[in-house]
Amino acid sequence: MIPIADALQVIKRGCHELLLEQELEAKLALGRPLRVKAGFDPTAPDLHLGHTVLLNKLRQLQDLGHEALFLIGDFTGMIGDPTGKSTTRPPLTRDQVIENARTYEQQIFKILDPEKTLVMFNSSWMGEMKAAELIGLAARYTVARMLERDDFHKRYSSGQPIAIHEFLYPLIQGYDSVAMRADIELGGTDQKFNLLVGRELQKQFGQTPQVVLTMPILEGLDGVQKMSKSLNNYIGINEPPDEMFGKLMSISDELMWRYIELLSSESLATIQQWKREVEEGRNPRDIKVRFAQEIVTRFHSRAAAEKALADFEARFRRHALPEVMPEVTVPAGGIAHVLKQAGLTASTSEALRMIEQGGVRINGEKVSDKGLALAAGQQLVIQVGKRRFARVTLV
RNA sequence: GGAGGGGUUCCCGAGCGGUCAAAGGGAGCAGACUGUAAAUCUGCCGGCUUCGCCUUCGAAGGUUCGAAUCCUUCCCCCUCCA
Repeated sequence: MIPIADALQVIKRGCHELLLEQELEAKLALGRPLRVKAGFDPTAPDLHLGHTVLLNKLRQLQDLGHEALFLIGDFTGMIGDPTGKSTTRPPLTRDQVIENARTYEQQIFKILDPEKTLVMFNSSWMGEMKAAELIGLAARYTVARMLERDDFHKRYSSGQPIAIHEFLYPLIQGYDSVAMRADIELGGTDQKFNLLVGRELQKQFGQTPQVVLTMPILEGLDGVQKMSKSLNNYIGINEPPDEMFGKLMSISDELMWRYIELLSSESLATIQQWKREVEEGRNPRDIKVRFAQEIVTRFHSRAAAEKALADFEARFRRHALPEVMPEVTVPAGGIAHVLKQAGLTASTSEALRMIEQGGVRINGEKVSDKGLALAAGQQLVIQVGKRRFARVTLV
C-alpha cells in the first residue's frame, strides 16, 4: 500500500471537490480496498471523452488498490428521464438493458481494470422494493431540501414543470449507495446534490457516509455546453482514429487547454511548460497535434495516431481527398437528386442551396450548374463542404 | 374545485385577418480568411417534380374571398386562491 498522503494526491488530481477529505483519510487508513461507486445511465452506451474524465479517475483508484462499482441505473432508466427536457424515453426492456450493459463493458474496459470492477444494476434492489418502502424512503427527505438542488430551484422559480417522480431520482440514487455500501462515490459536478443525498441516507441507515468526489464536466466541441451525445458535440471513444483526430484538432485554442487538463496524462509540469511556450510564440497547433495523438493512441494505437495525422495534413493542409470515404450507388439523374440519394445532403432543397453557395465539387471541380445531369455508368467523387465526401457510382 | 396567463418553424422569441414560409437572436450549414480551428465578414437556414407548387404556427372543427391571427370544443403547461 502506498502512503496515504501520496494516494490522496493522486485522488485529488483534477478533481473539482472532495467531501470530506478527513473522512477519506480515515477510510484509506482502514487498509482495505474501498468500494468506489460511479453510476451510469443505461440508455446511452456510446461513451465519449466526457465520460472518460470520470473513468480515468476510477482507474486511478483501482491502481491504488480499490474496487470500482460500476452501477448501471437500469431501474431509474426504466422510469424515464429526469431532466424532463427530452421527450419521455420509451422504457427499456430487460433484454435491451442487458445488451446495453454488454456494450458498456466493451467500452469501459478500454480504461478500467476488469479484475477490480464490479458491474451492478440498481434494478436488483429497486425492483424488489415495495411501494410502502418507497414511501418510507421518500419520507426521509423534504421538498424544501429537494428544491435546494439548483436545477429544481431554477425550474420551479421560472415556472417550468417538475414532475413528482423527478424528486425520486436523487432519493433512489442515494439509496443505491446504501444498497451498495459505497465508501466513495464519483460523479460530475452536476451530480453533487445527488451524491450528497447518498451521504444523508447512508447516515440514516446507520452506515458511514460515502466520500463524495466530483469531477469537472468536460465541455463539448462547442466549448460551451457539456459534452453529450444529444447535443452532438462529442467525441466518442469508439470513433475511428481519423474522426477522433479531426474533432480534437477542431477545438479552439482556448478549449484545448481544458481538454488537456482533464484528459491528458502528461504531468502538470509538462502542461505548464507547453502553456509557457505558446505564450512565447509557439504555434498552439503543435500542442494540439501532440495531444490529439495521445488520445488517439489511447483508444486505438500509436500507428493509428500517426496515420490519422498524416491523413489530416493531406486533407486539410494540401486539400487532398481522404483515402477512405463512403461508397454509394445511386440512380443517375440531376445533381441535386444524386446528392440527396447519396446522403450528402438532407434534402434536394439543401442540395440546391449548397450548389448555389459553391460548396459542391465533383472530382474536385466546383459545380455551378444546378441543373447538371449526371449520366449513368460513371463513378464520381462528390464533396459537399469541407467534410462530406462520397464515392458515388451512378446506375 | 375556482380565477388568470400561455402553447409559433431545431431552441429562445416577435407576430394577433391579407404585404407570413412567418421579425430578431441562438444553434446549424456553405463561402472568404486561417494554423485545422476560434474570432470576424458574407450568404443560407420547411419540403418538392424549384422561375412554380405543397405542408407548417398544441389538436380537431367553424367563420371568411382570405386565418398563426376571429369563434367552438378538446389536449397540455404555468401562476394565484381553495
